[in-house]
Amino acid sequence: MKPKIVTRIAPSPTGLFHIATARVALFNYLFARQNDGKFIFRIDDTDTERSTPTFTKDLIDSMNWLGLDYDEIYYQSQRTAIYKAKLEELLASDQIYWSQETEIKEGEKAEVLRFRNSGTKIIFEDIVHGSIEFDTAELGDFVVAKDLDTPLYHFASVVDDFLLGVTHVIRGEDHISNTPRQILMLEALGGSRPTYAHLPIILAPDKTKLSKRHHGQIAAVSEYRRLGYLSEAVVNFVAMLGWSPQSLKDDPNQEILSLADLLKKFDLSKTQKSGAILNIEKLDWLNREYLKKLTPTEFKKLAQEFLPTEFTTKSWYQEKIMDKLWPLIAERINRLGEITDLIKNGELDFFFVAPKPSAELLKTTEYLGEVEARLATLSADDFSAEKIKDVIWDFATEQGRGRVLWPLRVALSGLEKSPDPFTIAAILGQTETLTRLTYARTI
RNA sequence: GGCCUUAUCGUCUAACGGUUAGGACAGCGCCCUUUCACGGCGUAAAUCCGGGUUCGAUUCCCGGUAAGGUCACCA
Repeated sequence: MKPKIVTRIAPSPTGLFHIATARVALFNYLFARQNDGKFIFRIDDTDTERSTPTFTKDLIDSMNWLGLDYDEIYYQSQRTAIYKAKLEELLASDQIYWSQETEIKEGEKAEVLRFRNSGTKIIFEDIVHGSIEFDTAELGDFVVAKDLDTPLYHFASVVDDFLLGVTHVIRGEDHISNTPRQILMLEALGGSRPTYAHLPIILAPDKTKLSKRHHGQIAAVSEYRRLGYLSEAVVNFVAMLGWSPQSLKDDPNQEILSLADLLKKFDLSKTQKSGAILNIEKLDWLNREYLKKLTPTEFKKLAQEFLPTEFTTKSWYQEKIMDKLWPLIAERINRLGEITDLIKNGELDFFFVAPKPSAELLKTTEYLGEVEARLATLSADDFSAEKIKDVIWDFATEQGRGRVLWPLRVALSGLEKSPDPFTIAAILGQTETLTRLTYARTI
């Protein structure tokens, strides 16, 4: 029987869940699910100095938000007894040894555990890169643990991969040069090598490695969430970084892929070898595509969270009006966070409070009287954008649309840019529309 | 610097020796439209350089160049 496929994502809680980690997690998830395997989530929190509960929570929240469900979760901080046992085992077989350190820097220990490295050549196969060769002699007798209770990352990671039965190690390319020493330790433990797949790294627009330090605003998954990107878009986006679906010629829309689509089309062996620059504009486009798929109800539900309370607590704010605005908003944003900008710029205020348009913006009020008269002929409960357009359109065409429609729109919105006048009038209702027109004629 | 990896439009990428080098995003243009947004149509834009191998190289090999990764008692 073939061993069941086991993959894992093992971030460490020393920072927010990184977008590159999201991609590694996704690839591991897809590969495991495609092969009816197991996907493990392991929190590598052996570094007690830098690991924090806040970051641990962010890791878990982000995984849930992305919808990457895992089969098992482990915390390395709860497994020190296991590492200790393995350390003792290797000590007994003399594969590691206590080493007296001569030069000790601050915070370092005088005695640590080192690996007895015979310095052989290691050749390993990588799904994306092919065969990679290293001379491990240059590694020397590297440190595996500070003491029996505090193993270093490499050691803990290898022990866990071995014990948890990880068959495929899919991770970032920055781990390529860590692989030989991990193979050395794994073989010392008596484990067999997993299959490796090193994904190209994700670069920031300045072509350097995407780091929390320098690219904070686009590095953390929680930040994307905060900016109002949908998790589906983020998943779709990271999937396309380093991988692409096959049949693009037949159907351009093939770039919009849900998790379910990805499960069908994803092919780990088709992963790109070179690093990919993260392109926010493409994410914006994808996000908009997902936003478009939302029903008005779904949109409102998600969008509401981005309404600033300073706005909804205004004395003139009315939820009834706001509900009519959602479709208009949906049409002009790439991400939900832009709602906040829209509101801050006062682009929505005129729906709630009558504007005081200036004479020069209005240009002319000459035709407003006729427009008002025509609108008055409609019944108040049949004041739809279509009906409004019907009674005005011919007149506007006769007089020159710019001379009729522009002042009408300005009279209602007070702005240089806004949605079309028919839509505004319908939302405002007949009474308010007529009031604003009467007022504008006095300017 | 040593070691490792990589190299197709601005960006993400397709092509597994023979294509007018394809698509997507962004850009630009036109149309729709009083404005904005949406939408429709169209357009420009690439094989890092030099040697091989081959009838033929984006594709295979070698060298250069450039970029990135990694060289911890961090993960």
